[in-house]
Amino acid sequence: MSANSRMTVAVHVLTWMALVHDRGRDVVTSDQIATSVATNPVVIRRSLADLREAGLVTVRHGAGAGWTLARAAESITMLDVFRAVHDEPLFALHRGEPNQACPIGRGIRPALRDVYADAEEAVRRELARVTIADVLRETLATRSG
Amino acid sequence: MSANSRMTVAVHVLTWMALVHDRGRDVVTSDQIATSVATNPVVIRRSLADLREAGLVTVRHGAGAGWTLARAAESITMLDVFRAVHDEPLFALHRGEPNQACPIGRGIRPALRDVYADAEEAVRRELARVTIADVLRETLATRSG
DNA sequence: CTCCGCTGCAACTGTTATTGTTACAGCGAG
DNA sequence: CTCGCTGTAACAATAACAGTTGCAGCGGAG
Repeated sequence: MSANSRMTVAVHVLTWMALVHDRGRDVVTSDQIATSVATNPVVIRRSLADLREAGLVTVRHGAGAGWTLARAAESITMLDVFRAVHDEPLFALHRGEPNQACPIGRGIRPALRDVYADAEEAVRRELARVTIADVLRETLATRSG
Repeated sequence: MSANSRMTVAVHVLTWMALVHDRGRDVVTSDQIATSVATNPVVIRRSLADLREAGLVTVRHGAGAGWTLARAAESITMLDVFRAVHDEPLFALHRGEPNQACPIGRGIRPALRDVYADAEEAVRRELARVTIADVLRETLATRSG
């Protein structure tokens, strides 16, 4: 079911920015982040664009351009990131419309929407409990990955 | 993120079987189910194969072949279905390996694995609370879909 | 013991999402 | 003005799915 790693990349980006911030540097480039994630800078910029729209990072143009965390890492939760990168629901309904002549085909989508909404809400509650600062701490506590 | 509708199709299949069972018919064919879902019988058989492996349905071959619910709809939870159709985790980690020379790249995957595992566990708990019988009831309670 | 309807499964196509990549215009501090 | 970086479009490669066709195999009904 899980398809993309946008969530993972976005968290990686923010965690890296939080580490660099702790080390005294505040403005970083997509190129530098791309080195840590081991991917293309454009991929990082796409991720950063999502995070900027969500108000989690700010960008500066021109010479000396780059990105900065808009908030303290302690105040950015995984839920914030989830909201920033997620357009699609976690569970997809039917691709095509079920048979409306059948009582199941007619009524199952609203029924499933409710169940799926509850499940997603549970995920959101769980993600809200973890901040980027938490992830950074856990990340640095790990010896090998 | 959500990619496939396997979960939705599987629940639809079971709910339809539960309804038909309530109406006195116990053995049904993939063709009949496909009519309700409005898709190809092979798609349904692929779904039923997952459900059979999980022990939720049984199959009979030869003349008068078809499928039967292996358990009462009241005892089949959405979690059972989730387990039957899900191989991939809900949240994917990096596609490629992050830069191991970077402390974030080295430690973030185990850290994220933990967070994601907690989130998935929350989903499982929520799905475990709903049975196919519940879904059937809600489905029939809906006027339009 | 043959027939026939259904399952099991492999193979192929069309579609779509995502990632990675190249290319280039635009911005603005120095 | 210059230069480094952003913003974004465009494109290729990959992968997952849904849908479809075709056919072998099973086994009760007759």
